[in-house]
Amino acid sequence: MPTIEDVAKAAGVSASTVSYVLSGKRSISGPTRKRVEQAIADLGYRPHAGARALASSRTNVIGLMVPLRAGVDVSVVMQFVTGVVTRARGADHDVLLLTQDDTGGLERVAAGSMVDAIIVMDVEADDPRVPVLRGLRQPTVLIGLPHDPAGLSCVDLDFEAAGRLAAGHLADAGHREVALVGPPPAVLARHTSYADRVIRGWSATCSARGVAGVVEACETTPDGARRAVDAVLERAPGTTGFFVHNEQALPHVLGRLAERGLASAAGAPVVALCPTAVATAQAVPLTSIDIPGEVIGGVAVDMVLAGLDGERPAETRLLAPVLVERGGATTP
Amino acid sequence: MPTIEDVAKAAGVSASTVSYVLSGKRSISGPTRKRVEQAIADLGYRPHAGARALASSRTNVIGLMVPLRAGVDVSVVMQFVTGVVTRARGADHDVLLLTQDDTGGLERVAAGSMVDAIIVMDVEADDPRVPVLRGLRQPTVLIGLPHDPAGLSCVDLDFEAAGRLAAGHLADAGHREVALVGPPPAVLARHTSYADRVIRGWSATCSARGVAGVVEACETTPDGARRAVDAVLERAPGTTGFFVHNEQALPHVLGRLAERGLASAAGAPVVALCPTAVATAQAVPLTSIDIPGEVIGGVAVDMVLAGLDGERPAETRLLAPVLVERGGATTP
DNA sequence: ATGAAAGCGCTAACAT
DNA sequence: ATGTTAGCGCTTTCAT
Repeated sequence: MPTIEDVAKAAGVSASTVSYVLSGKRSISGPTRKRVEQAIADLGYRPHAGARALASSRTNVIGLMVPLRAGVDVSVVMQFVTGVVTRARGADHDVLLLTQDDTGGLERVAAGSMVDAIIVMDVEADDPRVPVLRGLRQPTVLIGLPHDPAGLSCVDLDFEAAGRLAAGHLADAGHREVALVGPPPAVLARHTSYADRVIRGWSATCSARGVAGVVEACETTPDGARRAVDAVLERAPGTTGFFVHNEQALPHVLGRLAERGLASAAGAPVVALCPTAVATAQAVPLTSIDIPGEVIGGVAVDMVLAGLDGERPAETRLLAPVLVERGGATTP
Repeated sequence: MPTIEDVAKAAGVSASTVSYVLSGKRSISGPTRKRVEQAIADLGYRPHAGARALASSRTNVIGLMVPLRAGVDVSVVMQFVTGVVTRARGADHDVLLLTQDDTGGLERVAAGSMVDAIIVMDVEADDPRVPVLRGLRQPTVLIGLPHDPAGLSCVDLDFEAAGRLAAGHLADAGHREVALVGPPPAVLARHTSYADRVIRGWSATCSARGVAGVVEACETTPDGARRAVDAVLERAPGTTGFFVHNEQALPHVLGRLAERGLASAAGAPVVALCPTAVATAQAVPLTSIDIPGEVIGGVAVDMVLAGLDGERPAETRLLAPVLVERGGATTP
């Protein structure tokens, strides 16, 4: 492997000049730049990442913690990951993947200077990683919103607003009894940030609008979806409108609603909270609120890289939910 | 951040002694080791990854290229990724994630000494990354089997044997006309390694056993599955046995088979090629051949790390497929 | 069993 | 506009 010294020699300049040509941190004359670039190309030179990190305290790597827990839809998770990787590459950064949900991993990559910045996904209300993140010297961004985000930057869809939006939409359509068919029990049990927030917004607006709004967890299996729908109709037989926040169960919930005579091939009295691609892939036209995973992942990178030069105050960014009507009978 | 020098000072030894305590590359007296370990703990010392990489030419990072292409089931992909990350951490390595399907990314991380080794997923028969990989100085393992693997190590399920196994199983059960409902057209069009191999094995055994075996691509949507089943029955109306190699379409294929009277709630004349978890999540009991993604990912790590010390000959490892019968009517 | 010292390849003052 | 030089923090000979 050629070193910067080899390039310098070949171009008839000093190593620092090569370094500056690469970084653009000082002006270089046209001819010199040409010769250096030529030498780099001729030798196929690539700076040694470790040497660079040692000298500059910059790795150009972002750590991404993606816990793969029970009940999460990996295809949705991967949308966030894709957004992170794509945006990171656009900013000349690579991504180190952490999947184990341990605080040790965070400390290892941070204290070991393996990464310049850290993005954490699948945040819980009372996440044990939060205090650890506060102690790191690298900038950090959470995708999600813990109970106490003090001192930490966060970005996410405004899931609470999404809950309100869905409840409001169903109420507007004239429903007096509605139900949230939510994530799997495991997701609820650990108080996953987004799940809690959806329920909060949903319940608040249901109360405010004077509609009865039950909440039912839902396993991702066909059978789980059937049980959830049946449980709702057992508890609140007058339920006419549904809000589904569960990508994997969604088709089966729709199927069961059809079986119970609450939906038809023409449409269902349902608002879904899921990636648009999931909504449009259903057998019936479906009104939905998008979860823009790629966008959020990209914003997370922007935020965390902004924190790289110059301390900046923690900031929470919640993207406004957008409801798109897609025909379907949403009136009772 | 404390350095190795700080630790040495605190323990009253030289930096090299600290280094040797950490690496275990030479014997250290009991008391010295104790003092050093104490100092490390007291100071919360972590070696600087870049400095270490510079001095030792080892990064303890594995590059993992996971192209997220159209038609692949991300949840299956993530099983492989999980296997890689888990096994890598077990061997004290981290994973750098590359999702863009460019050869440039490989060269960047390899030539820049960001990684010790590289694992590549979603290999095509005539993959443009293959020649690039041959030129890298890092050991490489492909998950999948390109047309010409000369000089490269590969690991995968033996998909060709899986194709043979499925065809043989259906033939044994008495089917005379059978059909492979395969991956989406996009996957087939780019000659994804596993897809081609399944078809090869399937067709070979169908011929050998004298059964008619058609092959039909299948979109992942409910409608796509319906069309695929209908197309099969149009081309070969006497078809009684099916081999489904498409996780996402699987439930819809089963549904359509039931609609067409070829399957019942008790079972279907189907062999599925998919992760066992996918097979058992279906509404009917389903005979299947497992795709052990986590295992394969783990083996890939073992192989690639084995290549780290001492050149070793390229090796191709194909895991034997295992068919598990789960009731269901597989007889015609 | 331990220490001293020479790099590893790069960046960023500090020169001129 | 360019060159010189002193590290960055670690590993690993070479000594003893």
